[in-house]
Amino acid sequence: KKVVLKKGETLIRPGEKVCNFYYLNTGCINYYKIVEGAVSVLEFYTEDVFFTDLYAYVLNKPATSFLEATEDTVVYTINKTDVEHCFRKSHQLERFGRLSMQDAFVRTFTRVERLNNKTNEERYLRLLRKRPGLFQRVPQYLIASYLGLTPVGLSKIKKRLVKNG
Amino acid sequence: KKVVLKKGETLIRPGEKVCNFYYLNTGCINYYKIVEGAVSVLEFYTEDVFFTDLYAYVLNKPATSFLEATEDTVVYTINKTDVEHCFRKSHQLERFGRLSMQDAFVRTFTRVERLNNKTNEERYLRLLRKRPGLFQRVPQYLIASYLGLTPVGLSKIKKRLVKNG
DNA sequence: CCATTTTATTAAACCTGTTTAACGATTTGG
DNA sequence: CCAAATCGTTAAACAGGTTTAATAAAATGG
Repeated sequence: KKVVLKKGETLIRPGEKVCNFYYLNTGCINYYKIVEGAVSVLEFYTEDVFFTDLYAYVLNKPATSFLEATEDTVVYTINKTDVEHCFRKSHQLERFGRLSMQDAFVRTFTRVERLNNKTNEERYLRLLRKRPGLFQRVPQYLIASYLGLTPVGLSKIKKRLVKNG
Repeated sequence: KKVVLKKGETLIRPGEKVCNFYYLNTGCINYYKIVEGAVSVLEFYTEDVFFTDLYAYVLNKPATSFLEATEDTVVYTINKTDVEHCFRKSHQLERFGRLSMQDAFVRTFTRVERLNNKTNEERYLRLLRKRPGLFQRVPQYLIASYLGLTPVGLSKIKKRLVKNG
């Protein structure tokens, strides 16, 4: 089922039930939460990825996060009860679900490792390398938040990099 | 299959194939890697948990980490090919595997959130609260590493907390 | 097209943790 | 039981962030 979002509109807000998986066709979704009054970005979803508030989704808890379009965005939704039904019915799909969850785990695990072992500067350069397009479509203060920095901090890192080559 | 480890012995070392899951009966296992010459602790496993180098295990890659006993430890091993065989044979077990992987994902995800939103001091206090026993059995420099700190840094945090109540 | 809002940068003061080194205290093994 | 190694704390100099505030630049919308 197709859903079209204008910039600033949300798929999920804190407190809501998370009963869908999504596939992002075009646009960009900011997965973030409000922590002590400030935005804290968890992830940016762009073209051709599956996503949802996976934490709330798997735990069957109300969302604590936002899924918000940072630009006009088109997603397709997949109902959770349908997914669950398929898993029950088919061993193959259950297996696919397990392997997908493995992927999610591995991605999150490597992120923990980066947070523990890499500097902010290294993480910034990595993001620049891995997702250069992001910097053209998402404001820098959100990218700063994603990197666990303030806008001022990210500005300083950029300045330092220019200075030192 | 029961395996007894003396303090300092390892279940897994970098480069080795990870072909087992483990259940920790008694003792403590330090899951760590060497990053730029220094120990970087990922997790401590203690009584009654399942564990392995899950990253290498699921990706079928050689280990990059150590699983090392920080004290005399007893674990039971479960062979990976047996596990895989069970998953193929039983939809129920496949499902259990998926849900277990969900758990692993959720734990890792909440850790990313803590790394992004909590201070070192808050993470230290949380560890003290959640796993007080750990501080009696693991040297402080390993706990510092687990928290992403140097031993000196952790010492300072403790000092500050004593001072300010 | 202008006024307003949003975003990025800079500076200054500050805070927290690092690095290096020294010093005790404790543990360990021969 | 002693010698050696390990471990925790401290100090001093430093590095890399934050906070606050001011300013400049760019985007937005009426």
